[in-house]
Amino acid sequence: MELSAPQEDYLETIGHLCRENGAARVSEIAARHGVSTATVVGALRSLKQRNLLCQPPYGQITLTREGQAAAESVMARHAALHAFLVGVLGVDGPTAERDACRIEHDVSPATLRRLIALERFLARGPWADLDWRGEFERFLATEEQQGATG
Amino acid sequence: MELSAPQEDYLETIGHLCRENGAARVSEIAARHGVSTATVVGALRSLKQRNLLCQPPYGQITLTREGQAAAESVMARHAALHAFLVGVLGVDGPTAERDACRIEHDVSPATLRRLIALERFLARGPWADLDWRGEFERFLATEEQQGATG
DNA sequence: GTGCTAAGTTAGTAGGGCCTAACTTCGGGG
DNA sequence: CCCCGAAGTTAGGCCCTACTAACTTAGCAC
Repeated sequence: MELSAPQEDYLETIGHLCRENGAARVSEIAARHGVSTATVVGALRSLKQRNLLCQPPYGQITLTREGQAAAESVMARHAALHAFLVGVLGVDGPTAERDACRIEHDVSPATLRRLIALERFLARGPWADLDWRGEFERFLATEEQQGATG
Repeated sequence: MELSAPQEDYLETIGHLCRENGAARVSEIAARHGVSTATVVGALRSLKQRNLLCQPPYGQITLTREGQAAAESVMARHAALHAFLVGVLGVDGPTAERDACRIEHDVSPATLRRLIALERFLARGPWADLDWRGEFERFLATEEQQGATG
């Protein structure tokens, strides 16, 4: 079975917390997701059954090797999407963050690969100096004017 | 309450069926989603409670004005994403279809607006002739070679 | 070492999505 | 006209997500 979107989200958060503090806590995960601790406990149960993390009763949460890999996969997708949204589409930070959090669960490997490549190609390659960004923003502004008028 | 992803999917399919045939049938919706008719009946119940569609017992399904608007919103998001995936990222048809089907439920209005604009800007504007597509594909091929080697 | 508080856990509720199995209804062919 | 098959519906079950409320445990303060 594949992981559900919430399961991937929790795993991702645990990955971040492990990086920051060496381990994660139920209350911290719950706080970051705006969810009750009971909900997190339930989610952890199935992640444990899948051998993605370890947690002694009432103790700290750490990722197994397998869980670490899964968490990093989600984090990588998230980072790639975020970079694309900001660096290519020019979406503002908070919106990019929210969208990346949701889309990361759905995007196929093929599309992700192209998305990463396009970001490198357009936003960091030789084209980055070509001011296509500026021209695009002007194009957007014009469209919005038309939308407001028509 | 907002619609869930499956609810939006069913609504979208009903929208297409209404366009094609003037009305939708439970069996046809179920077939297109690879799901049992019982599942569709359950989903229709909540969509009816939300006043998005009408269906006399054992009868044909039609959208209310409100349901029509909701269905068109989903279809528009889908179409925009598909056009972007194919026209800008160069993703193949079936993959673009699958990704659009999933991402359409998650993308924010702000991001969608920019995505549509970038597609128009890059794939249909003056830049369309500039062979950035060709250069991007070559860039992609190079990257893949490096990935396979490293 | 005794409590108190914060953290974690469990139980029970609610709703959604999916299934199968059993049923009702509809509509056309004999 | 009757009956059969196809379409729709209902009932019941399973799993997931989330909640609140009640509980246990852990760890620090005194």
